[in-house]
Amino acid sequence: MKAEILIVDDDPQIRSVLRIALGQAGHSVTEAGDGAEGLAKARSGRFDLIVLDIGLPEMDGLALCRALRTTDQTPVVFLTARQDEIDRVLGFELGGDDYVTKPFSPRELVARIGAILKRSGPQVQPSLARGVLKLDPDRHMCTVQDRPVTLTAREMEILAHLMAHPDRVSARPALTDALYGRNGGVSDRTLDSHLRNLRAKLAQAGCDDAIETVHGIGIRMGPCTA
Amino acid sequence: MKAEILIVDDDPQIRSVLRIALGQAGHSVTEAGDGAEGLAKARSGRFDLIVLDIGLPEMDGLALCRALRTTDQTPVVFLTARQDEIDRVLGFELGGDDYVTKPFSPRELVARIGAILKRSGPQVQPSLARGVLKLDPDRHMCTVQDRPVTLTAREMEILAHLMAHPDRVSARPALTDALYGRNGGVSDRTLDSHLRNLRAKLAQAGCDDAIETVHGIGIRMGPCTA
DNA sequence: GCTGCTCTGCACATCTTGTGCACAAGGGGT
DNA sequence: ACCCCTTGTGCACAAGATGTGCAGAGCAGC
Repeated sequence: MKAEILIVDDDPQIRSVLRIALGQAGHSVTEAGDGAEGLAKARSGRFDLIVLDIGLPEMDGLALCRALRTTDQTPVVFLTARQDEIDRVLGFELGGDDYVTKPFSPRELVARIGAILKRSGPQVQPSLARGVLKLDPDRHMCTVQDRPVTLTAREMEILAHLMAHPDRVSARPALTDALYGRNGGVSDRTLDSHLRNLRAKLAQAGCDDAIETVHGIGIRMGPCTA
Repeated sequence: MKAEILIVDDDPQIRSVLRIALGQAGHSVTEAGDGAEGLAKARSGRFDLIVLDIGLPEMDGLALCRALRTTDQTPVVFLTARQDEIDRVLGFELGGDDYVTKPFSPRELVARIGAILKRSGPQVQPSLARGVLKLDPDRHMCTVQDRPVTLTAREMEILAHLMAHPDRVSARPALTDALYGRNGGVSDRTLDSHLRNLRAKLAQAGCDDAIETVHGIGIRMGPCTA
């Protein structure tokens, strides 16, 4: 069971321990050092599981989870130094899938993560695909009908997010939040610009129905025919 | 999230604590006092989750789980007095879904069980359907005979509200209240306009009996034939 | 200097709401 | 029974509100 895992913790040492332990178990690991960065990466939607420290400065883990859950159901494992039962129960009620207190055994954490991944099912797809359109965020590659399309960083982020939620309409605020964090807002027109460029590139590659707009609601993936 | 839960533990006191805690959470509880009885009941296959003590006399919990896993994938939560990490990792590798050490907090255990049930349970989709008509507010999609019908935001709101109360006549004031808030009143004619557009779109898609009006009373769903 | 990101302002498209009127349904009077 | 009146409903059209697409220019990083 190989998975993409996001670690959100402000302590580099803990991140290091987790990266090594999870890496040895065959998982790919991405790190974030604070809540805003974590939320932005989490919202890209390409992770199979998120390890989340509750005791983050600024945006704490519970708040991050609450924000994430408005648009996403990625499994979350909470990590904390606190022993409080209240926090635990609260964590679960916010949609957490497990709760581990520091100090923890790396092997046990890996085992717990394995149990959750097993449960959350084989819906694990390392690279995203829909119709003639394929996208591999790790390799920074996008193809239409197996022919490469060069995308900029932002364009890829946007497309990855849309493809991670294929049959869901993403509201514009949710999309900008996903890209820039909840209050690192950019103008709506900016998103339009990127969408325009994206559509143009995909259309030139032969796919002109990849990105649909639902008036008054948001953006969603289309059928992606040739 | 209501579930059938089997508790296997030789300590009547622990069984009692669990029965009460899980019962208060809305679950149905069945008990078994030893491994043989537990395995027999577990194999009946009617449980959504099994709480399993590792320290059972005769057949211990790990052996029981191993035996069960040959035929069954019911989620298992291990319960134990031992602190050994080895046991924990072994428990997960045998297919356990969580591992809780005594003494444990009943509330936390209930929360953990809730988290597992949420993952393993049949993913209920909030999609509404009636006759040939289907509507999925999340995807913002509506189909008649599996062919898509494009609706505007308001139209979808109205249809969703009607389909949420299929066999009830919704009074016009109740409908406008639901859409605009109790005193954010709009004209009755406005609702008419939307209903008219809705009926037209659905009729063109082949369903001309979806929305019925009961003179002097209000609006209700029709049979939705083709 | 080049590339990509972001913002601004405007044009355009779509949706929402309101209006006036025609039509239908039911109730009470004759 | 009949007719007329009241009330409720359907419809076409128009104006207003909102959302979206687009081109161009400033800015920052490599």
